[in-house]
Amino acid sequence: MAEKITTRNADYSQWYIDLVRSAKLADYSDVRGCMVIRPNGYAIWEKMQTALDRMFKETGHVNAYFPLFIPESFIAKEAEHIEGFAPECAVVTHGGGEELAEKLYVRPTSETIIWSSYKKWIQSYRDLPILINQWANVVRWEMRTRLFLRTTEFLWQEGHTAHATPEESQEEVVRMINVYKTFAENYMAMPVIIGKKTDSEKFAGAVDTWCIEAMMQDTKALQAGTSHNLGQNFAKAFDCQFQTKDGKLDYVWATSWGVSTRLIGALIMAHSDDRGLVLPPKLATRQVVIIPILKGDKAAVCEKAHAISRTLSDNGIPSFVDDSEQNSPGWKFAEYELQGIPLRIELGPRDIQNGTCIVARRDTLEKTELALDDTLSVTISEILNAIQQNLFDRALEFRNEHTFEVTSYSEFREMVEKGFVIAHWDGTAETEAKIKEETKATIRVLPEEPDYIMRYAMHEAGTCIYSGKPAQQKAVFAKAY
RNA sequence: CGGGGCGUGGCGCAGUUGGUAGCGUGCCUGCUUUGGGAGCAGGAGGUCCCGAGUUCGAGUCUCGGUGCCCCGACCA
Repeated sequence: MAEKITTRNADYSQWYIDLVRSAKLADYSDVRGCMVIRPNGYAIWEKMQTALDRMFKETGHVNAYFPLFIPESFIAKEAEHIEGFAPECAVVTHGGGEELAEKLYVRPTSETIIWSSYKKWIQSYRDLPILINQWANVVRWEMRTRLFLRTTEFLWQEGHTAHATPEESQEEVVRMINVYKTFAENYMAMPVIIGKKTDSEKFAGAVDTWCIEAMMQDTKALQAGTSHNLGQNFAKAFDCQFQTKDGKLDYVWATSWGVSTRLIGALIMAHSDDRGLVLPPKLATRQVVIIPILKGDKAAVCEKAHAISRTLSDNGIPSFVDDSEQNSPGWKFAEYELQGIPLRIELGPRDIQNGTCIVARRDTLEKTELALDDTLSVTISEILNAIQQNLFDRALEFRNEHTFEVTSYSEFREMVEKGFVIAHWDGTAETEAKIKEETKATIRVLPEEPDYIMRYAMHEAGTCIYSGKPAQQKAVFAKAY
């Protein structure tokens, strides 16, 4: 019978796991904490890669590849970096049957191995900037894992850039976080807030960490991408200096930025429902499924279904026909809803007689009757655009409805259970830590968005919600993944 | 690393006071079906996580091990 998934209301966490597994996105592997990304899941990642890679190229970046193994001494060169990452690294001690003279870390991120190369490549300001990205896997030995959201090994891209001036590197950091925002909103249909992390939440070794923060359907926050201003920290650690135009020596200015397969988890939790995955059309390898109702003149129905599919594909709408007789139409409806195919066309003898077909939207589950004429492709294309837009609108409305400004700590404690809370913060790590300890909510982001997007005056001075001390700005607090 | 749970056909589970393993689903064959997870008939499929012990006899009891999942601390 049916593959039932837990409802979101019953158990959000179990719903997520059920969905990932029954939509065949990923599976547990025989290695603890590691997952198998199945074809349905990998197809989403490939769509993400294609779109992001194009955006990276358009902003002047090129791809390269650096080693998986990093000598222990490299990791150790930047003090904060090793402190942050050493505890969660896998370390290779043996190779070729012998103990290694120097241990090799399986990369948790590649700043150090890349900067050891950059040092060799950079002598003069003429060698700058370097704008390299790499698509790779990384390993972080997590204590507790969740499919896509946090696994021991995951796939990502990491951009690593080198610049002659702090202004240039700052510009790069902001440019790339905006690329991520554009991707999240235009492709994933997931609204995000750009801003900075507090010192306690930033990347180990960074001067500043910028992020995009999204809200999931359970109102928890999820960090979907980061862009780090590394200042001269790594250049100094690797003694990477260059000669400036006026003949002086200076350390190189750096950035790094990345998004990972975690985005797939974000996508799921942003849009999907109790029937399964809901995919924005722009990330769907297959946008339309055509299900012929095989009765009466089966051959004629089948032939028409394939003809429609060809027409759609010719018009740039990837579609396919499921004309197998193994499963009933009802089974197919449920199965492709589970898999998140954005649009379904039902076609039976009755429709063919009437010159119509039934079109069902995955996002709203609405069914409408469309004429089978040469306007079909255009209409379908319009509906797909409408789905893309509706998913974004719906998610943004949800976030707005679950974002609250508060002026007292008691109010804070109440509202932080219901979504994002905007409140004045005195800027100290002590206050941040206390609030986390008492409420489990953290500062997700210090927004760098215009107030009309935030819908609140973020930069007006006031009084800290917790300490009562003067506060220069407001922060977004939430419980997070 | 602490707390909890679970290891039994592919998947989900049941298995009583210990007596030689069953149900649902899936799979295979055939026929009938097909507009929201079809019906009937027949069939294949199991080192009951591993090891030791108790016993005439262990899926079941005892001890030890091991794996995974969930919750928390840590993290993208």
